[in-house]
Amino acid sequence: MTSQPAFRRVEPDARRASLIEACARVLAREGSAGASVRAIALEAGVSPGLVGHHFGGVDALIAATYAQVEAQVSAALDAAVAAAGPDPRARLNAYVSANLLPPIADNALLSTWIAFWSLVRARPEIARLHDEQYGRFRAGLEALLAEAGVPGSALRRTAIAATALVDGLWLELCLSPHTFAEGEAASIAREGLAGLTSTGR
Amino acid sequence: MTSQPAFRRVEPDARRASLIEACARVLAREGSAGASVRAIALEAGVSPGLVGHHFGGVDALIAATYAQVEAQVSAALDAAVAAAGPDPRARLNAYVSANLLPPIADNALLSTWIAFWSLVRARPEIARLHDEQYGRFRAGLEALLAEAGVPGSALRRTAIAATALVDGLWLELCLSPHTFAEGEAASIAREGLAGLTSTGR
DNA sequence: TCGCTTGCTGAACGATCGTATAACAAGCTT
DNA sequence: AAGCTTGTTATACGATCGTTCAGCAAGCGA
Repeated sequence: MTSQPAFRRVEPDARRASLIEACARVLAREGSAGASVRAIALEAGVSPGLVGHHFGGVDALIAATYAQVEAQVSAALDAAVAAAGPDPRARLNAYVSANLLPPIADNALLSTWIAFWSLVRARPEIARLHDEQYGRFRAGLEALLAEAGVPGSALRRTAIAATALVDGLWLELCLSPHTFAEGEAASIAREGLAGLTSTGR
Repeated sequence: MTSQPAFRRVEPDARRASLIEACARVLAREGSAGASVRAIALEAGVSPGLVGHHFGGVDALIAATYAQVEAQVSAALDAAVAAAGPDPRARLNAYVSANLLPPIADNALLSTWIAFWSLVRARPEIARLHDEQYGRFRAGLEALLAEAGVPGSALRRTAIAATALVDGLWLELCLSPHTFAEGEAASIAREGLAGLTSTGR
């Protein structure tokens, strides 16, 4: 009778990734209030001490989770733009509406994102990450708007409005999912973007 | 030498109102994570036991605070519409842009509001209040859109988009206030609303 | 001025929080 | 097969959480 090992040793990078994924799941399920060291460790199937060992503290783990989720979203948007072909208008539409379609418009991912929003005010590190992320998203949007022919004078305001539209639809999609039919949020975003850019003055 | 009273007895309703205001301030300053019974009681200048005495528990106090903040916002919007005169377009603009102007566009109020968003997923009572509030806001918006000539077939989608625009601008205004100049968020909302309604198909 | 109602206090409870650390053991190296 | 590195566990610590409740006292009515 060979006794199986009580636990498995894993490379630090892989373990860190596993903890980040568990943290995202807990944030999605229970919000920022429920993202305790013990809850995350239980979700990852490890002992609570591992969080401190690999990240130094739970705050750093949450920040790393933010960075990871952001990278995931950013990559999906880039892929959507690349798949949209050469037409500037199609690329712009893809960048915006990809935010409201799978795999981004996933309830768990959006819940995680809202949890991050709620941490911005209280945690300077999260605020820094948010500012960077928000700046990157708007910069990408402004570039695509410029390609699509929006005049430079309207670029900034249009990008802010479109970003707000996307964030607001995220919020509604996550907090009141029963409001939308399948894919409706994306089509509302596309239509709204057309309106925002048509009055570009 | 007359010793002053160690505390003042206050009517239950007045004390409840005072605790609600303190709760809103704490939610704004520290987010939902910092809204502990002790922090709220300290903010209100009373003993922690009073929260349980007047509300039964901290969850009920937070829910009552949501209801109070919502009533405050709703009243301000109604007042803005009433002050806008009879022109349907002006009334619609007032309803939307009042969300981004004082006294609604206050950093503390918006921070409180984001804290509520973060509680929707985890607390059924907050979710119920959110659904009611969201429904009321959108109903009011749809009525004004109809007055302003938006066709019935586009009413729902336009109202969803405009609500998203307002929520998204709230978010940016609160989390990245340095993005905006004075009153800029309101003007972006007004301009965006014009775009959303111009393409009404 | 006295008594009574009741708003209010403050201590105590068990649960859970984040973190630190000593002991353990998985699994590669030799 | 023995040794060694180090990823992992389990425990303990102090702080803080929400809630409870016995008793104090503010201030009105008699």
